[in-house]
Amino acid sequence: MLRTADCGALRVDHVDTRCTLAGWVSRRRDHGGVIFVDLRDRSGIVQVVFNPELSAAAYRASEQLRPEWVVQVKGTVKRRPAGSENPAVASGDVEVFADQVTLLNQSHTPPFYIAEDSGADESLRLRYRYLDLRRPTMQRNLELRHTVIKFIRDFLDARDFLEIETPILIKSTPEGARDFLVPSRLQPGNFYALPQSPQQLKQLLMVSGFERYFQIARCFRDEDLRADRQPEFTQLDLEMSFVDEEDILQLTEELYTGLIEHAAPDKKLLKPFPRLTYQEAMARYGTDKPDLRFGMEMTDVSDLAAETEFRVFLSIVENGGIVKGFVVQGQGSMSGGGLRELEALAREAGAGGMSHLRFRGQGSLDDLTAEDVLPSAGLRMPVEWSTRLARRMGAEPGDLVLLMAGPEKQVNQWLAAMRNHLGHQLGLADPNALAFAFVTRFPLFLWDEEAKRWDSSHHPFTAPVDGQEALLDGGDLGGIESQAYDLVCNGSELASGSIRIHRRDLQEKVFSLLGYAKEEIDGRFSQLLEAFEFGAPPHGGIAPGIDRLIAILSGSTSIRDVIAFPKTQSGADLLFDAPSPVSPAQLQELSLRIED
RNA sequence: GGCCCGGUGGUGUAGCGGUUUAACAUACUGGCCUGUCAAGCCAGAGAUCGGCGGUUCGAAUCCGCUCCGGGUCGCCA
Repeated sequence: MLRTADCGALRVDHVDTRCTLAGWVSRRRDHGGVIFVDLRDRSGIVQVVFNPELSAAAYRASEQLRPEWVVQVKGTVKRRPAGSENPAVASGDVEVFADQVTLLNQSHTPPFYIAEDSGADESLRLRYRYLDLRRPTMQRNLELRHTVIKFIRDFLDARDFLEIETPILIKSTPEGARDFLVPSRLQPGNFYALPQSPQQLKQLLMVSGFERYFQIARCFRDEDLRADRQPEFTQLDLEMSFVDEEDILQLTEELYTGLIEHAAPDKKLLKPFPRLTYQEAMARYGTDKPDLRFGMEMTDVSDLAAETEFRVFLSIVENGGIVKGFVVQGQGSMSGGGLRELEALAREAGAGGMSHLRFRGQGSLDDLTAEDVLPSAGLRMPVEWSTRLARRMGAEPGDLVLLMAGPEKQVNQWLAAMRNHLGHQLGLADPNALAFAFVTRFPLFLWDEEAKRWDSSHHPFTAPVDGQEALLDGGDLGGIESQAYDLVCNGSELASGSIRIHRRDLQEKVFSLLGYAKEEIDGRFSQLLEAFEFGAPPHGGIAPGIDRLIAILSGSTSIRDVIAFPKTQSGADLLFDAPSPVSPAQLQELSLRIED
């Protein structure tokens, strides 16, 4: 071994022992007569002291050292002189008196600091990712990622799950996300696709009788990138046989609770996880992934709005739209400027505008007078109306009421954006809290207005709620609930799953309601349908996203900070410069031609 | 594909028509210094302002196009 001790692990216990260290020069402080070098390895940093009185040779060698040079140091651990301890460093009570130093490698001056907050541009960080990953933050993030994945494996192993790998080269089934395609050399003109998820494969494993399967699965989707979306990402894919929704939700809650208490014990974990149906979530928060760290629940007040003489409200309600809003506690004295800012935000989100009522004063609603209510244009109504509105929405004197009007879907979207904005702006979203919730009973189908057809809200393998299968035969398709569920946390979707269909006839019926042609069904799903005819057990599962989870646990604003080698928004790998052209010979082998 | 933000020495920023020979911090190089820890002090070197084109007597600065990075909407069964 090139070393006998880890830099960051040295403590007072080690005083007067000999040690050999190896690592990177983090900083060098040359005082003329004595030189300090902060030596860094994965474990952390320790201060190495070079003194000519101890070793003239080592001292002279240390004069040449530069940041990020790799050295081996031999010396003795000493307690630091009283008063010179550094509490900011774990090893700060000790230092190593070096009597020998060996240069293992040199380094160019790095393009940015290898420090906690380099502040470097992200594209530069990605171009030199191997250096960026030396930064303590990135080391911590990837360590956390390891810890979480290890916990998941142990947790599921202890519960009798088998980890089974499924192919990365599989078949294109182009509904949902765009597939990444891989041309076949052996079969010119044919293509593999990279899996968007191992969905059908894990269902087939259930038919095979494995009963409990999981995989830390890489998934690929050729769609536009975001802070929380990469073209390849990692899911914990898991599936179980002979279970109902309740079993999966309980297992999921146990898993998340356990792993957060293990891997991120400082987080404020709210448990048990509340459960909301999709309908409740939409009604109360305007979204199926509400941030439950704060309140501001919404109320539909279309009927009260219809009593006003505000033409915007009247015409919208008349045309089947809704008027809905929420209460912002204690903001009844918000300035006109503040309100205009919110209105601007609403317009940015696509809303025509936003109405509001400011309730002044304190005390109870019973004492409310006309002077206490400051409405926006069009809402000058008798105080009796304002009081009723306040009661309905749960507003008190001193509160602000925000109202938006339009088609239900849009109103929900606008209000949800507004609620999230205010939650953060008013500091209600505790960054240290984890507010999980299950959202259940998603609709089986959603109407796609653009394509004029029904679409799966989860995916086409999702089972309807027991007893609602009959509705598939000519009932109200939009009203069918499914056994699909999401796990949301702090306003983002962390996991998604469902109880699956396991009967051929039901699965075929769903396919046909989704408008799939027979050839299409045969082409994409025949293997699954056929398998269902050989004793497919009832089964279901869930797929938690690993990247987003680690991002939330580590406080990262982008999943790029928890992925070792991520891609930019244009899908580029700046380190390898991928994607890149390939040689004509490679193309020819694949029978491909690039058209200009 | 739409909208928004950004690109200036190695790095992070300022400058936003002419007192700019492009400023500041930091890193870098050299010198001084035996207790610092973002060490300090002194000196030095380092950028034709993402690219192309245009407006102008004059462009880092204004305009157009384009490339790159980021956020977001669409998209993501």
